[in-house]
Amino acid sequence: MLKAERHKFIMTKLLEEHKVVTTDLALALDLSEDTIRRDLNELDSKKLLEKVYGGAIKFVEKSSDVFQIAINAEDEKKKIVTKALSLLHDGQVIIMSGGSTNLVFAKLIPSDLKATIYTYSLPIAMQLSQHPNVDLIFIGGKMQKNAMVTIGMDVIQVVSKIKADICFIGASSISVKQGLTEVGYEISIVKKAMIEASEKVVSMFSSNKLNTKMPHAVCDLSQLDTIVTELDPQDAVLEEYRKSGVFVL
Amino acid sequence: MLKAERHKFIMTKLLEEHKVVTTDLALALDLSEDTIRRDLNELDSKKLLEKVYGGAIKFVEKSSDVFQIAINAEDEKKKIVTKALSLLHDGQVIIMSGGSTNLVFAKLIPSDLKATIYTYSLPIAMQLSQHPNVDLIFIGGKMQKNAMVTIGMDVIQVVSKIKADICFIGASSISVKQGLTEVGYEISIVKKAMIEASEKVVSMFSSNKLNTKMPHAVCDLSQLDTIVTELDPQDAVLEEYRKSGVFVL
DNA sequence: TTAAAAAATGCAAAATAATGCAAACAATAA
DNA sequence: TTATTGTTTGCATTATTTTGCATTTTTTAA
Repeated sequence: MLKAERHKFIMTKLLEEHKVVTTDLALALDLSEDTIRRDLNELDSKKLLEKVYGGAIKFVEKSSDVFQIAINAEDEKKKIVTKALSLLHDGQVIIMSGGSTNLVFAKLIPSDLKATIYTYSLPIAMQLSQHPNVDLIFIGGKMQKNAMVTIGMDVIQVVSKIKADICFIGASSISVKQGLTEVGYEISIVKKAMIEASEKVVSMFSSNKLNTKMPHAVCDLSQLDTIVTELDPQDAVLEEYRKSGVFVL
Repeated sequence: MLKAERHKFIMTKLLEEHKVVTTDLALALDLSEDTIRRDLNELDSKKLLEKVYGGAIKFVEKSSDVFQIAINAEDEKKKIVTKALSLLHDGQVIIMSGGSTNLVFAKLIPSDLKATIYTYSLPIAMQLSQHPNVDLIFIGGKMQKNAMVTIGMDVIQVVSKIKADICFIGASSISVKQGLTEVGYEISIVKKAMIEASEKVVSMFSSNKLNTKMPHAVCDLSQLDTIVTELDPQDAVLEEYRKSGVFVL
């Protein structure tokens, strides 16, 4: 067995069981504990895991780097956005709002997609700057620090001049009666402008956003074309939404 | 058996078994291990596989995180930008260009600085979004992917309307005769606009940029107020620059 | 504090790799 | 044809890497 294989084995086991024990690995791989320890030290120095007394645990980034954006429930979000990939086509003009769900979406956009994408979210722009085939346009303005998006009149002005085929809009809250609602006023008006500017409006969010509301209205449910959650479209929770005419993906 | 055939054989086996072992291949193909090693080295340099001690494993391109920006010679750059911190004052309106030196600068800006900062660089904006006391304005436009900055007429238009106290401008190249010069045309005109918009112009760069030139002119040396390098201001290399009236920090 | 477990260190044997070199072979031009 | 040139291959030598063992040091838990 090659060393590289062993390292893979260790990393896989670590991922599955959240920890590895030196003695167990030595037994499982029929090698001396010294060798295992050396492996763990190597992987540790590569920051692929964290060596501890007796074995190793998963590596957790602690330096709160600005560039290290924490996405919680990333797997759930991947599930959501993967469904939405089918809505993408070459030649589209796309507007994307901010939010971690949209960031995950940006990560998964296939690299051969030829499209024009407008966004006002720094992390999403960083991510999309990796895509050789998308024309990326950043909508400038005053930065809202915590959300890492631009806001204000500058943004509205630019957005209102775009003629987009589709927009992907994050959601703070959604309910059948209130429609899309937002925590912040400024974000809510930017999203209104996005919806105005787009042929088709898609909103992606986790099911825990369903049937909640926030102070600032964005739009009625009827103005949304498609909503995407991690649930099965036929799920009972979504029935009311389906009835009101939104396409549930 | 031709070498090309052998390579195909190796790649097929690798695909099937996820790894290949040098000694096994030598036996199977009835060749010396040396030849197999040479084959593996070739395939490795073509990035078709990854050679490891004892054989080879499948090539996996390490998904270089977009958000992980590599800064080379960071210590040197820290030295440079630390000197420039003395140029910052509360209440200033500042424009910052892109570049890794400016990124390091952004990291070291004291968190109590109350200023308005304009930038058109994604990483710098990400970094500055950590500063609670700076008003941050991102200048939007079409993204230039590799440099992670916006370029084009949109940028020029916004920049030309700013009245800034000071601008910090990265440099591809600088020489006494040619002044500041840039690799890219688009970046050069944005920088021209920055200089026009600012009372004071500061350029920070490593000394290896001194006495080099690039195709696109940005400005004469006389248009710069201050230059900052890692060298001692009295260093002989900088004498010509001092003589021409630029303040060397 | 102490005893046991685990880890680090130095060392040597074995395996693997790199390097220089020469023979074998093919392709090409005189 | 012959000479020349370049590539490929195997061998000998040297260098590097890996691994296990003995020993010492550190850590853990009672």
